Amino acid sequence: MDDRWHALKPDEGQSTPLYLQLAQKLATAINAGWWRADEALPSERTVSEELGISRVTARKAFDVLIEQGLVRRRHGSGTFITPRTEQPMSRLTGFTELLRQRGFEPSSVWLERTIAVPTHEEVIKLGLSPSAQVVRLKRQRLADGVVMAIEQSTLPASYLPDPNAIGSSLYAHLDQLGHSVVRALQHIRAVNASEEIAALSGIRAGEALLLITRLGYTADNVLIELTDTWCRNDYYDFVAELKRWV
Amino acid sequence: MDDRWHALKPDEGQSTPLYLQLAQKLATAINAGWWRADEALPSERTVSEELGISRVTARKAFDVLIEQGLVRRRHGSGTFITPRTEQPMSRLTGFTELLRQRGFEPSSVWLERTIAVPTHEEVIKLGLSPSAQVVRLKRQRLADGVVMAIEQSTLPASYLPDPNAIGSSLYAHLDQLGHSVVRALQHIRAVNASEEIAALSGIRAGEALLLITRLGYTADNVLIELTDTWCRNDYYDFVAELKRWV
DNA sequence: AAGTGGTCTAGACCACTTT
DNA sequence: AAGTGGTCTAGACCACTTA
Repeated sequence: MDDRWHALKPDEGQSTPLYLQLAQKLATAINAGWWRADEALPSERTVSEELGISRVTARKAFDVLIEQGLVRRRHGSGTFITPRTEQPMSRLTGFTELLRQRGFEPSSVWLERTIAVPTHEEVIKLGLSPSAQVVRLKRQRLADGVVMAIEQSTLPASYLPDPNAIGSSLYAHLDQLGHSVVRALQHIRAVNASEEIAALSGIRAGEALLLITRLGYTADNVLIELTDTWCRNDYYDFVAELKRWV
Repeated sequence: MDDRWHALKPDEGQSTPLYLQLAQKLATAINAGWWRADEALPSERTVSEELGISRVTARKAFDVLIEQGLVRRRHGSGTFITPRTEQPMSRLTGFTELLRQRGFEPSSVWLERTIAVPTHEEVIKLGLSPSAQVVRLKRQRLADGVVMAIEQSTLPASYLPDPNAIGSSLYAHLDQLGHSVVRALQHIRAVNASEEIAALSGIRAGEALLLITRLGYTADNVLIELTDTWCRNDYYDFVAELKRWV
């Protein structure tokens, strides 16, 4: 550990809060495998003393990791790495990031990338003027060369003027344009694969698929992303961690 | 407001933390309609001064309300009541509560309620001794008389000695026995309905269903519930709210 | 300019687990 | 007994919104 503390030290010049910087660095360290599953992180006191910050601040960084599901606290005992198999994905990540974390090599094949006239439903949901246009994106999503999902997104053209400029990650592109999606509501249903989806994803028509409908919001609470993702159930397993409020 | 402060005052004798007491009382007040949608709560400073607690503690209570989705903070402006229509339901609720909230009348039909010998898989997951027994529960779940889901649960018999004593809500029964499930991991997949499940749920074999596998933990972090729920996709729609960690 | 949330500190005591 | 997380305080300064 000893030589690693400096990698966790906050950057003075930064404007981002200390606890977020620390949370970020700790998350990176965890994903890099500094600790094994079920191993304990250094204690809150140790971290705060070693980095020269207050315990409250160190603890707040730990809080972030806990909400992300990366670690769990055990009273009187320590803060422990959550085994990867138990990590819920209640964390908003694009497909690309998600798979990288799990050790796959993600890729995409574009099926459609056009500017079009929105449907009536899209006009209402996205709050568009009737004359506005939308960008329509359709992709095969691959992991290590195998099709895992078919994804179709619709965004207002005003937020994404040039659909051909998108690289492999829609979210990274939106970040660059200053229209990051920071919050999303996902509706998850089960559907039978249509002929079209089946052909695109390499399964038989009628097989059960997870259909995830995502509504993505910017920091200003504006809905800018409507995405349907048809996920092969043999590769995709959605995990949610729930807490109870008594 | 003035006369209401005393209703928010923490009880001295209580052992529950101040911030939780306050969060609880505030949640009750919000649900009782003390404030209208989009109206601001008293400021953190006002609350802390009025109740004689530190601002940090008051703020921590607010944090709880935010995680519950009851209020939202706006920097420099205040803390505002979230309109009911925008409140996500990504919290752990049993089937019964869930449907009541949506205005349905839930009911169940028991298909099986026995004490049995666990399978090998159950022994491992629940950490049982080979000679231990389990309770096996199987129910049709109805809303307004229509089958919405088939549910099969397994629990260690040591935690639930008399399966016939369960009323309509497993969670309420466990609460009474002092073995509340406070945290759960849900794995969500899509599957094609088997002949058996189809017959029980009134659909055709092969139709897509959501299969939710729930691992329920007590406050002591002991796994005591394994539940498979096959949900009709035309009635069940799982919603998750995701946040992004930059 | 005043009021709000957002961050941070240095220290304290309690409750719990481990040795 | 020592170490850990859990709670709480009193005060400070910053960033943002509103008037």
